[in-house]
Amino acid sequence: MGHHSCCNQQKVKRGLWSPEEDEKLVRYITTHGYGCWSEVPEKAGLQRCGKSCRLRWINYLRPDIRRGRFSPEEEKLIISLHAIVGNRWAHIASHLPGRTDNEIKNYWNSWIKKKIRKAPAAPNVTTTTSSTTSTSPPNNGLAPCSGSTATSDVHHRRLQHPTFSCAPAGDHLQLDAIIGHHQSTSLALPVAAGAGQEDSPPGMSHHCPLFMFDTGVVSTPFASAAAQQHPFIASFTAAMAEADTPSCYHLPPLVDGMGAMGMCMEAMDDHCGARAGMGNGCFGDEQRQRRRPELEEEEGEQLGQHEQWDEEQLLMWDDQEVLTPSNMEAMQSGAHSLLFMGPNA
DNA sequence: AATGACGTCAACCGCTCATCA
DNA sequence: TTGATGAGCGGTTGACGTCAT
Repeated sequence: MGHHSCCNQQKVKRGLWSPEEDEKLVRYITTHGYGCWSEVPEKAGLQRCGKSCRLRWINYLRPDIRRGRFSPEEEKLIISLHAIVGNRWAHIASHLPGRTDNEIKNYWNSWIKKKIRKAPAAPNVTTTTSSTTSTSPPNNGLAPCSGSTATSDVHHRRLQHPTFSCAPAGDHLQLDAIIGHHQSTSLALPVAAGAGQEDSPPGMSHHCPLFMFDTGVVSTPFASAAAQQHPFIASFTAAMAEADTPSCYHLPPLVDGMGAMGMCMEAMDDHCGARAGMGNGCFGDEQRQRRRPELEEEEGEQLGQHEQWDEEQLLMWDDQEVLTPSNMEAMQSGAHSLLFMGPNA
């Protein structure tokens, strides 16, 4: 096991950090900032490599870090986001202010262990995504599962979906693809028969969240196409169309630089080989244009204002839930985005 | 009380990406 | 264009605490 180039120096200490080391690092960074991490240890008087300093600061010493157990809302969010973006812990962490990717990763891994232990005789759950044995719950085939060694292709590691193609898609394709995939593959979580609802992730049914979309885009052709294929979306879009609902972009983007529809976009994006951009025609520019700058600023403020995301901002659905006047009203208020939990077959 | 199984979490490792000369 | 370097990310490991036997 070799060390990093930054750790090749002699006398580089490893292992747990002492309180004295923590103090040195905190003192240095609070007065000088970190700038170049490779220079931090020397300037701070630490016998550590820069990488180790960075990790210690980010995962433990940062002043805005939140410690302690995850709240149920945070758990829900982690699970939902994981179903959408896969093992992109840093990305998930960016939606949970004060939480680190490491913390979320650890939480997830222990949660997975529990699930596996609880369901030793789980039915054979396969998707067409990967032939590798998976220890993660199926993410609707949208993201590869952990447990295997790192692949060389980071793009495919991020989101793999057999149904998404590189074809220059119209607005329909992305959701068509998801729905098509949903209809053709098993989405059941690997819980043992008769294990009961309590084995589902908090706040979820036995089916993973399928997609997330913004309540302001229901009138797009894409949504219309989706509505033809799914009764829930049909009722939802119809109701929203009647309500003349304003756009709302109050959730942080699920995918960098994108609105709440981003999951679909990124999947397309990955397969189109164009990273973090929609300019390739995979998805219409319409939604992007609707994303007004002032609303983006508002998002930023919200992230700062809220210690955690709560259900006042994130509406979660599953198709056993009906569209009631109250949740309809919540969406019409423009302060929500909708996370649709995949249909229970 | 001793011991082993298990859970948690901090830290490390190897890799990729971005940047710059 | 290419190679070097640093930053960042995800996977994995190992130490330590807790609990059950």
